[in-house]
Amino acid sequence: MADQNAELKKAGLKITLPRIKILAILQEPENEHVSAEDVYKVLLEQHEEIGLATVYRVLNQFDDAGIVTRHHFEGGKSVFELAHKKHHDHLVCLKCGKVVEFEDDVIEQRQLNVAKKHNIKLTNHSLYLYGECNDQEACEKYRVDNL
Amino acid sequence: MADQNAELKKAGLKITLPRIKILAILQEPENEHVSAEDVYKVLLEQHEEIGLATVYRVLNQFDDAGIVTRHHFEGGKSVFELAHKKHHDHLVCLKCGKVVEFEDDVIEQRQLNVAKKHNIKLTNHSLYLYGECNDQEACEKYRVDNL
DNA sequence: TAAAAAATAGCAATCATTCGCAACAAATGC
DNA sequence: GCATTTGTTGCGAATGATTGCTATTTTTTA
Repeated sequence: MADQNAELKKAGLKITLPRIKILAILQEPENEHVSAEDVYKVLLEQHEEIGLATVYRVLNQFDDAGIVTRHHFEGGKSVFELAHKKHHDHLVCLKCGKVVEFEDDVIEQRQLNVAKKHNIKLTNHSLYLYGECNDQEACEKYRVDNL
Repeated sequence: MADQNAELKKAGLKITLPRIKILAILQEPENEHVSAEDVYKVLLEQHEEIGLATVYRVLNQFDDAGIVTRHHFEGGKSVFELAHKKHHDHLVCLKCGKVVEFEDDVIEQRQLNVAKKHNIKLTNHSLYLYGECNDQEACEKYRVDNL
């Protein structure tokens, strides 16, 4: 339950209420891929006294510490996700906002080849596939669940 | 030289000074991958009377019309590029900002497979590889040329 | 060429995000 | 365990990118 503390300590961050709370939120399965604003809303629903600026600050610290990964999906705002998982890329449904994770070793390998060919040391990459669920119902359902 | 007019007409856009000027700028080889602000700066250098809001509006119209493609590289601002070329992805040097285009049919194909597997109709995608030029000199030179 | 329709300039407004600083809380020394 | 030092938070102002509003100017149409 409170494995947040260990996680924070390992990252060299002080154990503070806001950080524990935010980390706990990110660890909820329904909160993969959330924006700073999303996190803030959840905190408000939990009647936490916290400033939006703090949410941004903490998310940035988590990003620096490698606890979260920051994504730039279409739409302008940053989206964060816990980083402890295996590397993966994302499929985003433009109709309902659903995010599906996937891995493809062949793509990963080809990326390395491309970088090598151009004599560039790859530090990171982002691959986002945008589309529309063919499964109307699932898409609708998901949208409703996420408003 | 003034093939801008034909291009605009084909896109169903009225022929206006700002649109012609902006399209011409985008067609300059040194202006692949420019932000709205970049375009605005070039216009100012050419002593054009134009508002920044107009640049944004025109670039959005171009995007809607399919004349340009909008990219979201790391850094927060949108970057535009003429869309008449073959599809390609991008390598970005984080040290000097150099952008290299590449194509990889295998990656493209795998993406289609992933989308199909998840029953999603792919509308578009973005793949950005970020890294550092190993070629120090080239990197430095590029940086200087682009400040 | 005049009237009608569309586009632009300039500036206010918005959105996401960050800064500055006073008030506070966490780790440290006693 | 309590005071101190140092890092953190809250809140509002500031910023940077982008968009909205509207009077004015261009384009197009008749």
